[in-house]
Amino acid sequence: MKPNDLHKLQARARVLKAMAHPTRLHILNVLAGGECCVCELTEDIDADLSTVSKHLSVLKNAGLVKDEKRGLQVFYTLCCPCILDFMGCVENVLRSNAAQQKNLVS
Amino acid sequence: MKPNDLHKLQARARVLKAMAHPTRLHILNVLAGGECCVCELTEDIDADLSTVSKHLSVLKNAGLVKDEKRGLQVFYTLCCPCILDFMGCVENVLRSNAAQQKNLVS
DNA sequence: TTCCTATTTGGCAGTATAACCAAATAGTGC
DNA sequence: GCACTATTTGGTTATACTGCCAAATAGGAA
Repeated sequence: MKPNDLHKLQARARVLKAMAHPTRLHILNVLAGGECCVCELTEDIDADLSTVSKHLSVLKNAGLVKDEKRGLQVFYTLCCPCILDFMGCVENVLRSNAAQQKNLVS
Repeated sequence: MKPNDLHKLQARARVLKAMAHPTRLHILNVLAGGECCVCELTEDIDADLSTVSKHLSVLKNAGLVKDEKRGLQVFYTLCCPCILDFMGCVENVLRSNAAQQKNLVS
């Protein structure tokens, strides 16, 4: 593997890693419906405010979301909505896993 | 967030997490070109054999690859090649990150 | 059986993540 | 300035991941 390739792979892995958490995937889903403030996001996530805030900063550092402060609130927006298109393929993987399981059982 | 949703998100996050490593992304890239045995994969990855093997088992547990033993060798195959289509979007994210950086500097 | 090759597994040390709580910061209005 | 709300940051603990080495397993050949 060339060093140049390694850099590229590391960068990609960082983005994927940022997405690889249930809470963060949920946040991305919600943001797909339009910008949202932290307080709204916190409402339906069963976790401490500070935890949600940290998840948001992970997404932000990966460049997946942008934030904008307006008054007291901070609003987050999805940068590249295409990232959620990928979930269709992830579901394929999960479906074939489920089918596999079924075969093993029967 | 409903418990049902949580399950779905956890399952998706597991798949993403399995992809979220430079070495594993490299393996997936190579496998996109067709099945490959462990020894071939190990050649251009600068890591211990056992490390490569463990990465492969992570991918396998996530349902991203299948393995098949033939003689002494084990051949791995990509289950859902569509997972690599996603990289185009990841590159979008990275490109916009780079642009952002440039703006900050200038 | 014994040896050799290909791969996996177990164990360990170092590093990174995740969640919570408490404290800090930043607007807003009085 | 002070009080109040929204959010972030720091610190701590528990858990998970990564990479290496050494040992185990499995197939093939002598």
